[in-house]
Amino acid sequence: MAKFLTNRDENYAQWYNDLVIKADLAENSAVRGCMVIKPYGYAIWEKIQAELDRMFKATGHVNAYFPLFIPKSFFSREAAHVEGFAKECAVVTHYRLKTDETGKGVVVDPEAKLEEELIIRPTSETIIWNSYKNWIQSYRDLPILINQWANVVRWEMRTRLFLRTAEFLWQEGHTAHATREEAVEETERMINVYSEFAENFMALPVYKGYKTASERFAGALDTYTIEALMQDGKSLQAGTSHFLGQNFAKAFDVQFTDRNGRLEYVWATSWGLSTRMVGALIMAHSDNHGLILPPKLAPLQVVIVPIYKSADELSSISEKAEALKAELERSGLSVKYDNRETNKPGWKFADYELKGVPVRIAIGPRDLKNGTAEIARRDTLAKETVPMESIINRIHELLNQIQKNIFERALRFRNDNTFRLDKWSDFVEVLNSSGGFISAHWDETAETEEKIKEETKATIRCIPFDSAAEEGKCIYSGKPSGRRVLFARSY
RNA sequence: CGGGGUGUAGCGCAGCCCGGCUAGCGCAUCUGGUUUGGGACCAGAGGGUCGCAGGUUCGAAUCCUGUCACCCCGACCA
Repeated sequence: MAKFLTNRDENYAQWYNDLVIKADLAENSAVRGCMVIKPYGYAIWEKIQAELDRMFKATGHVNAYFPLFIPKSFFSREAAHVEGFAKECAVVTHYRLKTDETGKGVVVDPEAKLEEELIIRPTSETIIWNSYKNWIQSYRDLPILINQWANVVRWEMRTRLFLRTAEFLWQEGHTAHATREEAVEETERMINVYSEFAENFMALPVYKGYKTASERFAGALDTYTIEALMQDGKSLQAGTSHFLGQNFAKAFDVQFTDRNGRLEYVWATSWGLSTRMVGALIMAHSDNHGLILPPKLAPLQVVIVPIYKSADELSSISEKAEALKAELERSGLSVKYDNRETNKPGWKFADYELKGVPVRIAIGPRDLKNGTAEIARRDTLAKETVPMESIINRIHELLNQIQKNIFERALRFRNDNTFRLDKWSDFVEVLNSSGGFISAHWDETAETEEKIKEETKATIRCIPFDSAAEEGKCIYSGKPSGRRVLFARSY
């Protein structure tokens, strides 16, 4: 066990890297900072996509697609936006190659320089609002509720598979509204969609709240976030929803005539969630045996492994197994019968544990004789022998239990590692030992926030929506504070 | 861009200091056989521009110069 994995408790970062590679989720590519998402990793992303897409459509959104390239001039329209993204943009300057003097290599053709450079989108607000300008004249054209599934590029200094790569996949919603209230409502609606998705599907408990000014999206008036705790005590921003005010409407001159015939700027939101969620899934639940996937997002929910000595035995086991597989599939589950003769059962057990398949069924001669099967659940590794007659129900019951159990386990861990602190020495001590979230008072100045970050590497992850008014003193400066905020070191 | 490290078989590494004859080990692969209720065993086989380019030398994986790539730590971030 864990024969191929670095021990999680000894080196968490290495354990994560090993797991991504060994579970065949992704690998590094020939391009610095860019990953190859392998079929099993992509299958998890597809499950995430499918559910989110359903949720977006259920809340009135439609999908569309905007270009990968953005004219450089678009970026400078919104001051804060440019400043936020300028340092990490990939730029296209030419549109043609030619063979070099040796005739063997290729070089960029200097003749083919673009008049205006193109930026590879780090996010699409600008290209989308440039289009919205043409789509919106009247209040009758509003709201526009569009989502796009896309890749974006942010030229990161240091990258890690799924958590931070130069190119990543995500969805970005971009909505346009007639009123401020409606846009704020949309921003809230979508952070709620994200938190419901995280908790119900990813089995990932999250804190919901506002970002501070310094952590806000470049160009937003307000950013809402969901923050999740990883097993090493670090927080991970799992999804964000932005209230953009009229900033982009003003930058791209998008006005509409309201019911009273007055010309007004359009109100905007944007919201995004990325393949980083696959990283969150791994880091929140998995153990030294490998992945633990929530049944609702596992590409493969049940695997059946035959145990046999002779070809005869295999064929009678296969008969039972195939019938069981068909029945499980009819009941809505994704099932694999692994009858490969090239690997031994023990090898298969270990491999499916590494891959995080929630439930494993083993059928051997003993079961054939007794009319039973052995079921093992991935989250607890517990095994039980059940009669064939009741197996379908039992599997469904078990999958529900696993989904619930890993959520509750993560919730317990999160709660046990959220500390309400009032002393600076405790603050430092907690960060250096267990990590986790720290609920503490803050004087609401950017200076204090920055000082805390410099000294401890912890940042304000969010000001929770449900943070109650409470008189207190800033944990760092001692100045008066009206509420607690959540600090943590983060990914 | 700073500081550290590594490039040798598909993967993980040894050899390098102190140059030497056929470049080695583990895993994986292939063949044959025995196995199969928790990552099997035995026997055999295949697989290498030693990152790249120069140089020193009778001789370079090993020494020198240059260069490229990747990893880790920092500044930046979904």
